[in-house]
Amino acid sequence: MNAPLSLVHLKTACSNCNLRELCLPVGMTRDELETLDELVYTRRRIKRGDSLFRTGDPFQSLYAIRSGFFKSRVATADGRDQISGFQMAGELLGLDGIGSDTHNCDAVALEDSEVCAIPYARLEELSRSFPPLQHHFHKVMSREIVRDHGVMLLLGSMRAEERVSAFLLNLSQRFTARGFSATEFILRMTREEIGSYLGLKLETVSRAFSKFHDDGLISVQQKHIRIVNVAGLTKIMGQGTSTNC
Amino acid sequence: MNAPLSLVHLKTACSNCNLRELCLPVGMTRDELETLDELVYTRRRIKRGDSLFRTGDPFQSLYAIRSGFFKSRVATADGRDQISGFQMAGELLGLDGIGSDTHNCDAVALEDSEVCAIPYARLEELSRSFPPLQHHFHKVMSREIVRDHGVMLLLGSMRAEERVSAFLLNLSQRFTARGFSATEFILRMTREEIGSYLGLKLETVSRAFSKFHDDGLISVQQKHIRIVNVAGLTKIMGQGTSTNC
DNA sequence: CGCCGGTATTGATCCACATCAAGCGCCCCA
DNA sequence: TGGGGCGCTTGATGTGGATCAATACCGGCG
Repeated sequence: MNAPLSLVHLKTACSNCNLRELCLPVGMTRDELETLDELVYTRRRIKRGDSLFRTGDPFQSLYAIRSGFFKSRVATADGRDQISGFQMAGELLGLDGIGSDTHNCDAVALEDSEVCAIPYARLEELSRSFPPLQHHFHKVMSREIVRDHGVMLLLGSMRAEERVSAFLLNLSQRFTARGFSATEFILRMTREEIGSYLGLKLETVSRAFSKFHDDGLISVQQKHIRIVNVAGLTKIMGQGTSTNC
Repeated sequence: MNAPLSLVHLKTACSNCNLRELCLPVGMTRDELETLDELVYTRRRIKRGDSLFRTGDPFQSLYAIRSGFFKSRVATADGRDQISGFQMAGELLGLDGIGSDTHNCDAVALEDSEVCAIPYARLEELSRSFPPLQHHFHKVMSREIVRDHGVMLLLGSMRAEERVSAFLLNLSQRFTARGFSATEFILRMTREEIGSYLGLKLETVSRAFSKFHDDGLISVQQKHIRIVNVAGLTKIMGQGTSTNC
């Protein structure tokens, strides 16, 4: 009677998750991982287009993405909104909710996805008795801050083509870290969503893609992207007028 | 022989700091505060123009600003940089360093300032045995993420005058929270630094100030700002074309 | 007191991206 | 298999803010 139970258990356990090198358990030993298993016991499926949570929802849990792809959207009082990030497998959603006990953005699935719910109160509790978890969690939050600063830099000081190339290279890196091709992938988001994230209009994003295509840096067919010349793309990013140094 | 010692001690103790309503100790009881006192024992003075830390410095401590004013600056590999924030008394510096054990921005004093150094290892340790501290620290990090998302929204979707008015209103709020005038203050930063933060050129910032002045919303004389019409300034912010909703 | 360098204002011009507009292609679903 | 619609591309035009430039201000120092 025990075997099937533990088999079921394995399926949701961090210790058996192939994302453990990217997700919360990073750098933990086998033994330590098993401590984590008791934290993550709820999985949730989100269909493409549905929200995992919305602005104003009470904050209860963080969510580790097991599979799929999300966008986070923030909005102002006057109805303006913007994509604040795209999240993929192994990344954490909901950190913005801790400060106010309320979610401060919408998390929307861009494809059918699956997440592990991490009850936040349990995470705090467990991380008190388990320093590596505590430390790693702090690192995750800190890295989110650093990432946001990077986006601010992009939004504040890069021109359109630089932003788009930075975006593609960033996606490429993250796919690589997950064992996918660095040079060939499918965009899960529309041009408009990319534009929103990059502070550009969809036409500008489209034109940048076309330009890169014409210049032989990438090949684009709708959502299918192939990076042909990484070095060339990288060079685009360094072409700021840099008059404001 | 004890009295003078404890007097000295009082000066650096959180329990006696008049910023405790803004800083790490928020919401803690008198008793709890005394636990915190053992955490914060080093003060450091930073002269105007000097750095508290720089990108690449090993990360050891967080810093709570006791008095003064800072800017945080992030830079790209290719020499571009941007102000990622302005920090005042009661705010925490250095959160970006946790993720990589290395500071990821420069913190530069815009006036002679004083900070309390909080050894990060001690903070982790203490927060394990002291849940309210742990929880509040998480909130502080989370709020920084939310703040950054707000800046991203500003950079990605607001026009110049909206950004400048948002900036002034934000400063005003933060001064208010510290018991200073909401309507009259001295800017600690140059037009260029404001521009860098807002993703604008210094001339554009200057023109926005002049425009607001002409429209009777504020009065500007160099760094001296007086907000004459808060409602008017607030209305500026809501005037986005909002075509991208 | 007057000079000097950094900071701010203001005007004229330019340009990158937004906006407006038209047509196309792909995917979904009947 | 065919139609409808959303998403994408591409072109023409407009414009907000950058850039260039000149002048004014202000605080510090000889």
